[in-house]
Amino acid sequence: MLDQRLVRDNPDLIANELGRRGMTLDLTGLQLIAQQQRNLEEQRSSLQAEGNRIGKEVGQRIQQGSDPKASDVTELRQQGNLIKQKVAVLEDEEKQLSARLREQLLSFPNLPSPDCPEGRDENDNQERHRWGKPREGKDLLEHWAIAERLKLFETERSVRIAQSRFVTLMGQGARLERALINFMLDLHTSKGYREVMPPVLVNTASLTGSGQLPKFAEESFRCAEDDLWLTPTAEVPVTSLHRDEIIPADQLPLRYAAYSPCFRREAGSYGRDTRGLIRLHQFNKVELYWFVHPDHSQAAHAQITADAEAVLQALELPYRVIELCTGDLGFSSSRTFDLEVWLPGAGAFREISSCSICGDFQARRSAIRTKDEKGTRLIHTLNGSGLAVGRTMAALLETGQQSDGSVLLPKTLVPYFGNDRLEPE
RNA sequence: GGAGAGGUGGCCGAGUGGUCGAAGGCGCAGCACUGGAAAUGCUGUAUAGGGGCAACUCUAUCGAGGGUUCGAAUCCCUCCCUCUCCGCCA
Repeated sequence: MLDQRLVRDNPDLIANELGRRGMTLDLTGLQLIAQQQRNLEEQRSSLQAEGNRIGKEVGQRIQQGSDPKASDVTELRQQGNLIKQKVAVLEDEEKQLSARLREQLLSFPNLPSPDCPEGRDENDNQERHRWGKPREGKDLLEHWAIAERLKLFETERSVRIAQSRFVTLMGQGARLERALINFMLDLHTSKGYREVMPPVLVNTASLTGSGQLPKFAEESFRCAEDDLWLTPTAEVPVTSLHRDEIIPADQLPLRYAAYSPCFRREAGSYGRDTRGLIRLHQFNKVELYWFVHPDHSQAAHAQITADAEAVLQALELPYRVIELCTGDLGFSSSRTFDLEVWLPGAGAFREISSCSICGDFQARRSAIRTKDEKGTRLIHTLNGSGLAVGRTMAALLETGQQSDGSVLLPKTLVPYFGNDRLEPE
């Protein structure tokens, strides 16, 4: 959420910055609302001050022995009553304005960082660097074909169990998924990340706090009876881990590595990535998340990205780093690096991690602050996938595929998987 | 799911209509004392939003929302949550 003072005092800045994201908006109406709201607040609070004075006066007189029914006391009470009525009217109006203001503010995405490159859409994203040598070849299979041979998961039967876009991992497939989750968590915790396994049903406040609501309700699965939603990413529960908290500055940064299944409707992606592990309603992900002092978030962004890259490097998976342009930025992010892994079978790079700095955007929505000698300030949050597990498996299958039908695994994974390769059963 | 108890500041805990943002204690910070420390003493120590260069000041907040009243942490209503016992259960 953006600072409402910004709406009041500098709406042009918001319009300009959101314009970089490709939005056109006129904030004069909202600015008026914000100013009216403050106006009413001033009137209301000075009336309340008057009312408080009268209340005290009445109390004092009665305690000093005045007859509660004496005319001077009755007079004061009437004044008090009058003020109460006026306050009620103002308060009502003020609440309405505040609600409208907040509603609007919640629907605005974050302002892009000055460092974020200008652009309309994904075509304007900028490649930053590459790592590893992509495997290329004519007869390389896509991961779903490899998986089919090795019987790693059930697709058709999963429709019976749930729906399309669900997968049931089986045998070596299930084992590899488990190995990957363990490997990723071990790698991150060895660098000081605290491991988290959060609830995957989250309430509306949590989803609002990290920015998924109110705008993207149609992207999440919902348990309507309970005001609970299936979390689309561990970013949501982890943000709310510290919602409404003030974290002492000397405890920052807090760095978490959270494993969770993630649930997304993938609305509007009909026909895309229909086979395999790339786009599912349910997938596993290890998420890195930082709560950081506002002065240190820039460096943290580089670090969290490097920590995500370290997973790909350890798994010997070639990738490239793409910086998203302003037009392709996610809702809560002010600057994002995507990691795209090379899929030899598909012959393409595919997003496998997204490392974002959200500044105080989520912290303001979630009321997460820090305190030091200088006062209380909103903290900054960062998140990055480390990594999406299903897509990692896809990359491993395509990268390690052998002509004999087996799949060679990187050596770091051997102790976790218990074998150096996947073999036909 | 049934029965009961309860939700107050970082924590414990007092407060059942009047000057209460809230006693007391713990914790924390500063100062004093000390060679240094402990102990002790003094002072300070919530959040949000207004106004002010600032000192400071106003308003709101005692689970949430409504109500009664000149005045509510305290009384009334609704909701939420927590705990204990029983039931159920991995």
